[in-house]
Amino acid sequence: MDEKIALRTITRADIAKEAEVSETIVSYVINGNRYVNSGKRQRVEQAIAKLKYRPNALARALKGKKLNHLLFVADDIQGDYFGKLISEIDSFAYEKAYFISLCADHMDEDFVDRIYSRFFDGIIIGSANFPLKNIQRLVNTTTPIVLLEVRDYSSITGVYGLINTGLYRGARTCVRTLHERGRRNLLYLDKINRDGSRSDLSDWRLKGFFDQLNEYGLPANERNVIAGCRSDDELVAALEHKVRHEGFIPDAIFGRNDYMALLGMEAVKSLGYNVPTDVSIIGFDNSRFCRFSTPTLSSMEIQQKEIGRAIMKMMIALIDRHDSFSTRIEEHLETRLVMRSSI
Amino acid sequence: MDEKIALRTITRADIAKEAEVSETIVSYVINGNRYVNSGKRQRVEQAIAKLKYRPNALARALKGKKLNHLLFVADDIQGDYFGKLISEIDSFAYEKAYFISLCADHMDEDFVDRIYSRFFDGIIIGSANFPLKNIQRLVNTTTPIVLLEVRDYSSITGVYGLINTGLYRGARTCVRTLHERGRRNLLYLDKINRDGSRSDLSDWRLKGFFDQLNEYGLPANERNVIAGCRSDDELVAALEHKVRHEGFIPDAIFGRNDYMALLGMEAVKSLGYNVPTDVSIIGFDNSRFCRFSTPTLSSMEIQQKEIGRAIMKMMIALIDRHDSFSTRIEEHLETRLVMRSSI
DNA sequence: CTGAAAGCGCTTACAG
DNA sequence: CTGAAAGCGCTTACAG
Repeated sequence: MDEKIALRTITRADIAKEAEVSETIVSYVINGNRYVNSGKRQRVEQAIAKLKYRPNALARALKGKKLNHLLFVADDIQGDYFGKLISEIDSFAYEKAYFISLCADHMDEDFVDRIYSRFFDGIIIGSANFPLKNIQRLVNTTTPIVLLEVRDYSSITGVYGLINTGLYRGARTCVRTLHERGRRNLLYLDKINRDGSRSDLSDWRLKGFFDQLNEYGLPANERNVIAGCRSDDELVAALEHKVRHEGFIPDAIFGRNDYMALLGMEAVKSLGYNVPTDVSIIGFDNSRFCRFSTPTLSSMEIQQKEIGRAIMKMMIALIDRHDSFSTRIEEHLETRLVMRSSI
Repeated sequence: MDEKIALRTITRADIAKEAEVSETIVSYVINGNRYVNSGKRQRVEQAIAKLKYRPNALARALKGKKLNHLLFVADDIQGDYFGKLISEIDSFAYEKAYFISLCADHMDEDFVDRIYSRFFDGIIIGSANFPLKNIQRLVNTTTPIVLLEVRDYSSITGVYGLINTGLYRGARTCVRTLHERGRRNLLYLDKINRDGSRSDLSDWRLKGFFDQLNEYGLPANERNVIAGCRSDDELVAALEHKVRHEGFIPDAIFGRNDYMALLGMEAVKSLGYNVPTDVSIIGFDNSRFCRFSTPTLSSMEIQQKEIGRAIMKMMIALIDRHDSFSTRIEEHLETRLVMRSSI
C-alpha cells in the first residue's frame, strides 16, 4: 500500500493482451485512423478504461504526433496582469488537453536551442525583452508562434499569430483623457528592472504616450520619462529629483502599470501635492489593487481573460492548420479606461 | 531565408557522420559514462558545437533518462505571492536546465492520469485544494513530490519533500500581536473562490488563528470567520451584515492574504470605523501593494524567494537520490511580521 | 577500447 | 479487414 510503484507501467502491450487483440489494433482505435472491427474496438476501449491506460505522450511525439505541450515565455511573471492571463490560458489549455510550460525570457543563445530539444507544439511569447533575432529564428521554424504584441513586431516576417492587445491606442487614450483635463506636463513612469533596462520606442505604451503628446504639439522627450530604475526607491528618488532640481513639475503621471502609477502617487503626495487637484494619476492594467489607494486609481483595463482565450484559439488554429496560412494572422482587442478618483 | 525549416533536424546520426565516429560513440560522450578515445571525443564535441546539436529530450526520456521537466500545481496563480515564487523557481530551474510546467489544480480524476502520461521528473504541489487522495496517489509512485505546506499534510505517508512555510506560526504571531494591542474580537477573512469553497481546519493560517485564540481563552468559532465568498462584493456584504445585523463588531481583522485584508479595511472604513483606532488590520504575504493603502497595511511576510530555492533544492535532491530517503524530508522557513500603520 | 544490436512505447506504410 | 515490420532518436548491456 505504501510501496512505491513505477510512475507508469501499463503500455499498449498491456491493453492488447487484456483486449486480446494485436498491438496495432490498439493504436488504430486510439488514433481513429483506420477501420477496426467493432467488437475489437469495444474490447480495446474497455481495456483502456479498466486499466486507466494513457498512451505515452513522449513515444507518440517521437513518431511525429503532437506532444500537446506549449511554452509560454514571459518577462513579467511577477506583474499583476500575468496571473489573470496565465490562469485563463491554463483553463483553456486543460480543456484541450494541453500542458503549458512557463519560462522567463532568458537572453542567451542557448535558450532557443533548449527550446528546440523539447518538441513544444507551439510557443507563446509574452515578453517585451526577448531579442527580435531569437523571435525571428523561432518563427522561421515550423513550430507555431503566437506573439503578444506588447511592442512593435512589424519587422518579424513569416507566418505567426499576433495578438494586438490595444496598448498603443490605450496609451493614446490615457494621454487624451489627461489633456482634456487640462494637463500639459505629463510624466511617464517606466517599468523597474533589476538590470536597469528601459523601454525603447518599440514599446507600444511609451510610443502611444509620445505620439499623442506630439499630436497635441506638446514637448515629448526624455524630460517626460523616468526609466531605467532598478528599484522602487530609485524611482521615487528620480521623481523627487525631477521636481526639486530639474524644475519639471508634472501635472499628470502616466504609470506603465498600476504599480508604477501608485508609486508615483505616493511620491507626489509626499512632496506635498494633491491628487488629483495638482497632479492626475493614471495607471495601466486595472489591477485589483487600484481601489485601495487614496484617491482610488483610474486605470486602463487590459482584457486579460479575452487575451488568454484569443492566444489559445489562435495557437490551436496554427497547430491544426499551420500550412493553410501564408502570412501572419492578427487579432485585435480593445482596452477600456476605468475611471476612479485619481484624475 | 524566410522559408520554414523543420523545428529540429540534426540528430545523433548527423553528429556521428560529421565526426566520423559511430553513433554509439556520440551517445557515450554525451552521457560521459564510458571511456572514449580522446581524439574521437574531441571530434564529437566539435561536431556538436558546430551543428548546435541537442539530443532529443523525448527520446532520451523514453530510454529512462530524466526529461528535466517538472510540474508545478497551483491554486492561486492570480495571487500576489505566486509571481515571486514561480519566478525564483524558474531562475533556479533554468540554471539546472529544467523546464517547469504550470498547471492549475484541476479536480477530476483524469488530471492525475494526464500527469502520468507526461513523464515529469518531479511534481511540486502548491495548491491548498488538491485532493489529499490524489496527492497520496502521486506520492505512491516513484516520481519525486514536493509539497508546499499550505495546509496539514501529516496524513500523507511515504517519501516526499515538505516545505514548511511557517504559515501556522505566522498566523499565531498575528493573533498574538493583535492581542497585545488589546484586541479581543478578531475576524478572519478567508479567501474568495469562484466555487464558494472555504478553508477547513487543515489550512494552517486558519488553524493558527483558532489555536492562538483558544490559548487566550477567547471565543473562536464560526462567528470569527467570513468564508465561502465568491466575489469581493459578497465578502464586503457579509462583513457589513456581521456588523449591522449579527452584532459582531470586530476590533481586528486578519486577512488570509493582503487582498482580503485590504478589502476588510475598505469595508470597515466605509462603515465609519477608524483604522487602526477602532479596528486593527493585518494581512498576509506582504505584497508590494501594502504600502499604498491608508493606513498602510501591516502584513506577515512569507519568504517567497527562499521558498522557491528550497523547493528546487529539495526537488533536485529527491530526483538525484530518491532511493536514499526512507521518509519524508522537511525544510522549515520563517515568516516575519512587517509593521506598518494598520495595527 | 568500441561497434552492432536490442529495445523504450509508440505510428503507420506495407503486404497480405 | 488486419497483422508483422520498419522506424522515430535515443541508451546501454552484450560481445568482441
